[in-house]
Amino acid sequence: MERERELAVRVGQILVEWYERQHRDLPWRKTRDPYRIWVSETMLQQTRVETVIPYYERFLEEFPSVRDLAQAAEEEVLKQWEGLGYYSRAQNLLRGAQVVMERFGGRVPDDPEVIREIPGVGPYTAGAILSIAYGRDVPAVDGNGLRVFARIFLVDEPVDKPAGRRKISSLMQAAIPPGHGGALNQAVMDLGSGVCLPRAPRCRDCPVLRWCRAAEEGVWAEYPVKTKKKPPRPTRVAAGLASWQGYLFVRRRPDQGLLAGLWEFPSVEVRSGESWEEAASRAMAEAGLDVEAAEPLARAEHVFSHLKWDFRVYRCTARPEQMSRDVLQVLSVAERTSGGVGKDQVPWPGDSAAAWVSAQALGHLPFPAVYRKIWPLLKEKGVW
DNA sequence: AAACCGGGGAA
DNA sequence: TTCCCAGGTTT
Repeated sequence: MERERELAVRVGQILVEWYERQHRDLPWRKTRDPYRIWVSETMLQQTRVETVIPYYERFLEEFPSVRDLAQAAEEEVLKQWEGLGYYSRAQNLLRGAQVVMERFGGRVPDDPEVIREIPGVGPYTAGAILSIAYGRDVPAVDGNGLRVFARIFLVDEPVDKPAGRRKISSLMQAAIPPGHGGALNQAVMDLGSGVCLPRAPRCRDCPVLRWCRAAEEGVWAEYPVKTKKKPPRPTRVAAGLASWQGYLFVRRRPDQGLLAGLWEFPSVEVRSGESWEEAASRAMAEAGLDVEAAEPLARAEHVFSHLKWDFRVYRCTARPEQMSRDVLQVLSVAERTSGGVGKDQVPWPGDSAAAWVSAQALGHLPFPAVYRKIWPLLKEKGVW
């Protein structure tokens, strides 16, 4: 145990020297602004560096400070986030900015206990902000840290359980050279994403190869130990697409749950015994439009972390006697929305909003990737 | 403890 | 195809 701590200290020294000698030049490493570090760390949750960079640049151009973000409409924030996934991160970031303005006077807290009160800031993000922006010697344990330290120290506890995570966190804490928490954490990130790779680690380039027990014993492929995860559940999702004089009928998804707050063509999960057309019609009815699904327009598969969508869109046609009444009723709602269409601008019964929008306006709304994926198919069919 | 929550890049 | 990534929240 004591031997292990000494090893951690040595590894920490080497990693910090390695980091300071040749670290990656990333946009969020040009600043120590806690807000910018916070934004970057939130975007980087479950998301690769290369994917995040353009989003990070655009987001900070749009919302340069905590105050700017706190005053933004959720619709704008979600639009900036479109395509990044895990949209609750965007909602939490917005709420977090408001919390920082209202409760902390606009300054991101530098206290480990207090900073965790910000929505969306968990153990990892707290450690990252505190160490990188405020120079505090606390570990930030991410997927890279779990892998790197599990291999160096041959940690046999599953790293996706509390015991294993505590073990890694303790080792990383011990590895921090006093005053260099930020450098150590970022060194581990660089090592994990560029050298100590999950499937094909480049051990010849590793600065701590000498001290790595997994490399020494040739068992790096067995680490980190993880418990089994369930495969995504197959799900049938039917959507209805109604168009009228160049306008398309769209609905805003509820604030909670899957794809929260994003817009869509009304959709529902197909029930057992129900046909695709019946489900698409039901989706439209629940969105407030009494139309019948007719012709199949497009199909796509889309895999989420826990769901596998078989996704089909149907053209919907109103019965003549229904059309004028329903369309006019709904259109009257849309007409009250001048310019932007958002939850706040579109009064609608129930949890979610619905509206007729032009193809042009539709481009300004945040849409899930699976819907954007089928747009070309819809265009071919002459939907608009 | 387990489930929920996206999307894409790499092998 | 398969894996899994700079995780956090809810149940």
